[in-house]
Amino acid sequence: MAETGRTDKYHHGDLRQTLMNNCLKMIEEKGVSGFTLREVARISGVSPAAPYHHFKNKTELLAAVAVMGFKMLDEAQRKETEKCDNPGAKLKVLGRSYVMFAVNHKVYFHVMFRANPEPLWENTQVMNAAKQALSHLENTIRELYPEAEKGNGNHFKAAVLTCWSMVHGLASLWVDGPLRAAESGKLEIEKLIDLILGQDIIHRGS
Amino acid sequence: MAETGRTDKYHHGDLRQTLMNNCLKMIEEKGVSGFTLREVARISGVSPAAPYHHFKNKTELLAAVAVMGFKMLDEAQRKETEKCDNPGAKLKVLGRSYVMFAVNHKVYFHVMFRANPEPLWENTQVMNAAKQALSHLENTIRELYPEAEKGNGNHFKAAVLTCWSMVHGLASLWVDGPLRAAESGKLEIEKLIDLILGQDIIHRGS
DNA sequence: TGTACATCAGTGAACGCGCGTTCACTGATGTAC
DNA sequence: TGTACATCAGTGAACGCGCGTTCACTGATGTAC
Repeated sequence: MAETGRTDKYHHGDLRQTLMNNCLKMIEEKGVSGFTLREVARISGVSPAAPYHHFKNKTELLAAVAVMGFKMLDEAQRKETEKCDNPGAKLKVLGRSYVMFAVNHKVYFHVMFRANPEPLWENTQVMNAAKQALSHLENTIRELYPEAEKGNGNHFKAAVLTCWSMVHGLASLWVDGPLRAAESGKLEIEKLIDLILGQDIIHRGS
Repeated sequence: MAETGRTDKYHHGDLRQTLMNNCLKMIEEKGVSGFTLREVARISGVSPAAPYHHFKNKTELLAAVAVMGFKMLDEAQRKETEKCDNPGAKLKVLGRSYVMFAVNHKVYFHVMFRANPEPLWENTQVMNAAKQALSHLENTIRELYPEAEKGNGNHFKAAVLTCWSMVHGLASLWVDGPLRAAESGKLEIEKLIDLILGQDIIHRGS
């Protein structure tokens, strides 16, 4: 009669989210290529077939994680720039927040940009979330150099791409190891960011 | 008696190199995580056990490919800059050749910087080859701004890292897809490089 | 308030599969005398 | 020029393993009347 204390439940409650979290944990430990659906299910305390009620297949789980990551990045970019009125300051804050996202969420960054064999960008949900997250940079550069978009727009593209390459490169070098290996502990990543963003990347302006 | 025409040989002749080439081919088709030793052996026309006479295990094959890649990059950087006398021109040539290496040798770039779960940089041969390939940038910046290394050397590091992040970021965005997906066909990568390197990245100099 | 029923979200066994690595082996090659 | 022998670089079968996915199923939950 007294059923109190029974915490095991047939229905999990939030299996979808649990699977995503454990997917991240597993990739953190074994890399994207070491990630298996079966083990994620196992860790989540559920049978190998259960995930299929929430994701069409293994790839869809990864795609969901990528979407989540882009949403987090979008949110960070939005939140941290909303207090800036000056678009120049905004640009630096965006760069900083991009790199810090990668540093603080290594695994998300990996799934967002590195999933195999081809990245997940062909999935339209991932694509849209990515575009949304990257729109902050474009808008800020538009604010900063309204005239850059005139003509063939190449100046605008160059500016966007320069900034994006810069922060993406720094983030990649950190996340993938070479920078951590080379600079290990000598300079913290935050200092590196300051060093790099301290230089005016785009300085022709007009 | 007439044994002419017998091309099948018990001894392969250059199995080590063949395995590396087919490893690249396979990764090109299926991504790093889709690469298997058994299939590489199969493609190479050899039994599953044969590769073990040339590589200690699967990881060592990948490491050998990475070393090869860094040597190729090193060679490209050396060759293409040796005609420059002006260190400013040298810097741009280095950047261009770094990105073009990634574009023309996508798979090498992947193995060099992205192998799972952690990259191969802990392998000392890989590490040394990488250092050698990256020394061109450091040397050129030293030539360009001899005074940057004074003090705590942070200016020097900032300059190196800025350049490296830039080209590595551009290369990554192209190789990993987002840039190809976003800009597909509109601008060729060579034009992108010109656009970006057209901006003086480091301009405080003195 | 009760009940019938549809739907949701699990189970567990099974499928076919290919993997990395090891083993004892053997054919081919190179070398010393 | 022959020959004995060590070494190199293959073979092929086997090991134990875990994978992604499917299947028929069933317990739990929500809803209409």
